[in-house]
Amino acid sequence: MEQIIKPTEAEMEILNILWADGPATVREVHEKLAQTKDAGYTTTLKQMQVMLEKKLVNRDASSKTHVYKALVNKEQTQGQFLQRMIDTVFNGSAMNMVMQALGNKKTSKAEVELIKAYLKEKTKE
Amino acid sequence: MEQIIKPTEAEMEILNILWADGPATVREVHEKLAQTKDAGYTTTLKQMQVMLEKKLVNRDASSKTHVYKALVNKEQTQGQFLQRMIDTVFNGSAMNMVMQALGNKKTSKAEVELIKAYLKEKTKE
DNA sequence: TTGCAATTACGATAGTTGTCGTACATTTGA
DNA sequence: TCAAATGTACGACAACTATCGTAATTGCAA
Repeated sequence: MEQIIKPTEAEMEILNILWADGPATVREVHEKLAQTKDAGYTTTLKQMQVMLEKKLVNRDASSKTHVYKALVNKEQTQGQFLQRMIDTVFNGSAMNMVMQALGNKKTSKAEVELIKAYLKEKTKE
Repeated sequence: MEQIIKPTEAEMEILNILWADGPATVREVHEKLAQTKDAGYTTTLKQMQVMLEKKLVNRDASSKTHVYKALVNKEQTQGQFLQRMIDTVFNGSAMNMVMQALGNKKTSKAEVELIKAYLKEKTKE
């Protein structure tokens, strides 16, 4: 059976770091997080321990400093998150969502161009 | 100051109904919700009461059966929700998100075509 | 070797969410 | 008119989240 993964937003941030950088210690993850938000070290530690329980990550505890590693697949996890969002927030229409995203000021012209190029490629097949 | 609206997913579902149908009673909202999920009537009622406290909706209580109305703007609310998602789940890149959405099997070819058309229009200006 | 600094473990807490039972209020139709 | 039906109010609950303080552990450096 296809397991449903439902990380919180905070967990997503941590997963993103692990996906980008590969296995990392709590300290490393915490430093990265601290660049954009502030919370104590033990908060990050605890979150990662909870994620371990949920089997979102595993860890190598062979040395004093444990090394954590993402256990869930990036594409699948992001995809599930997004699909839930499309269903509940955008009435099941990816179109609605994309239009919102692209109408958003924070999305740069350059990104819109990238997306156009991507679509062109994609529909070529 | 620009207020931050942060409805939960369940609240988003209710807002979507109010946005689509205009002002509605708890019963009306509940019936719609019941089509896709099941929860008791009082659950929906309570949720809408909480939304009232949060000022996501207001209501006309002049008759026995209160009529609720969305107080928050659809585009703004969806946009904020999406932006938060892009930031935390997709590392701040709308491109990443769109690619995920469009790579998803659930998004039909027809929708992809619509999006292309939309982009074409949009970048014409 | 041993003590200090870094790390992990272990609660505890306050807030939120989704859920519902039950009590109270109000219409209304027989 | 008055009882059933329909609504609302209220509060309780368990689960979960984010947060952190403090205790226990561990490994290296002097």
